[in-house]
Amino acid sequence: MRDADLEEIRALSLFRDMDDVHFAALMRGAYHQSFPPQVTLIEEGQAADFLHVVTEGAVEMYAGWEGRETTMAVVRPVSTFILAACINDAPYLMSARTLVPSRIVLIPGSDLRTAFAKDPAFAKAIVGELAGCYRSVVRHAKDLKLRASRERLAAYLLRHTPADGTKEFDLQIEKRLLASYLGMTPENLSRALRSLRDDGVTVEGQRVTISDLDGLIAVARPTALIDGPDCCSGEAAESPSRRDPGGL
Amino acid sequence: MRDADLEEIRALSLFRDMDDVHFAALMRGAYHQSFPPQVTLIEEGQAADFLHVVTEGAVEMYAGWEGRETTMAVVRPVSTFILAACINDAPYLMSARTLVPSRIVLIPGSDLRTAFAKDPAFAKAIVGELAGCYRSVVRHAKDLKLRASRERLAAYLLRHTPADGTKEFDLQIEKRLLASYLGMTPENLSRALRSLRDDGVTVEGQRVTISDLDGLIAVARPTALIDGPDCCSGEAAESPSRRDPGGL
DNA sequence: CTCAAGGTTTGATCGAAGTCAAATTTTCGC
DNA sequence: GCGAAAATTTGACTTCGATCAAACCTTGAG
Repeated sequence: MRDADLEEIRALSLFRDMDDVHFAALMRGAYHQSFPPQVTLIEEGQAADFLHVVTEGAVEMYAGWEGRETTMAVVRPVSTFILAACINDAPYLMSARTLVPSRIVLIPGSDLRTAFAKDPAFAKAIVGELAGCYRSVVRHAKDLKLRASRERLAAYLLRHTPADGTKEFDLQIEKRLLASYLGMTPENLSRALRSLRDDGVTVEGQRVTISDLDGLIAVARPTALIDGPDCCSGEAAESPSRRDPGGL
Repeated sequence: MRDADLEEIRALSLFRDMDDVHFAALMRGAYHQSFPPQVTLIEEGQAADFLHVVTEGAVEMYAGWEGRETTMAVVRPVSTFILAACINDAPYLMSARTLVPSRIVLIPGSDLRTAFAKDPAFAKAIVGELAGCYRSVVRHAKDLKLRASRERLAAYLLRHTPADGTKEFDLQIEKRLLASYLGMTPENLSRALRSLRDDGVTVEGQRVTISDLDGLIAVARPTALIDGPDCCSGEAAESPSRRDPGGL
């Protein structure tokens, strides 16, 4: 691995507090690879050989069953995925594919477990990351079970609205994927987007324009206990900016 | 805390490999309490002061939003809950209430974090538990997004069918709760149960009788990547027995 | 630039599941 | 046991969201 890569990785919160020796040992067996779009990185059911860290690009986590398929999350830099499977040395529960050209650090699971045992600071970082992932999936499940699809869409748009007052932004993922993530069909997403025009948001192509923030809020009724803050790798297209509706 | 309690807790996989000194320190600030049924132990949005360990009884994890409420899991002995919130020192994302008379160990979050930092064996156990919880919620989300309600119900019944060939067992939770856990209304659950008679399962009161296992399997089409094995605290009424349909 | 492939939108229709209401059974305190 | 409260079931009806089909737009390879 190149020195520049090592420095970049070293700076990640997951590795920042590690002992030099342990970090070096961990990186000895690691790769930093570039992938083109639409490459399947891992397939559900496989053994968990490598922890993956996205440093550039975007990766879709998805799952299938009996011919159906659903997007579980979109992982963006800098986050890990399939950490839980590596820790437990268990089969992956989700597949992963690149959405755009991406760079991924691959760390052998055995090295990961060794470093975890030897380095308390690393152990702390790992468990923090894992807890964040867990909380993210819990939010996703709550979103699915408690909100109707229109409400989920409105909440999603709200989460991705810049906090600085900007009224426009781009959807960072295809509508097809967004529909799958939100648990609805592309057709239904299209109709739902249309219907939200009455509530203060218009979408043209990838461009989202919020004309009536309060209207959108009235539909989504966002709450910190579903919509964050406290994001992590597991949340789709989560950016560091979000609106905190202020507790429960 | 009584010595008998201490021994019992010490035997749990979460604490088994801990150093004696650390275990003693952890238990110094801990309580072991008995609760009657229907007691709210924690409410979502609160600060995470205590890790909870269920030693007897059953605890419902649930979440609410805008007057709606959904059951996220039923935690049975011996499992922890709200571990992720304690580790991150973040607000709970779910509420918890006892379903039946229960005994719970309460461990202060600060002590937990201290023990985690000092004791590598404990750290390993914590991260294993957390990874298990994460995987459990991922399974729940996959179940919700990939299967129709009838299929979810069939899969649930299959997961709870004894592996030893027994054709009868009791539902361990109220149908109202089961419906909520499966993401459907009680009315719809009732109808779905009725309709599954044609597929080889009859339910009278709490009693479930499997008359045609293959028929039920044909509806549920179980897979290890949704239905386990590899259970944990987070899964509703998960028992150590389950049918492994044999990977993907 | 052109065309093909795939993504998106729209419309019509269908079906699964929710809602409302009421009957029935079960549970539980007294 | 009795009776009230709660859970479950059943039926009628509604609605949300899926499916099917076709048109339209975007994108990218050649």
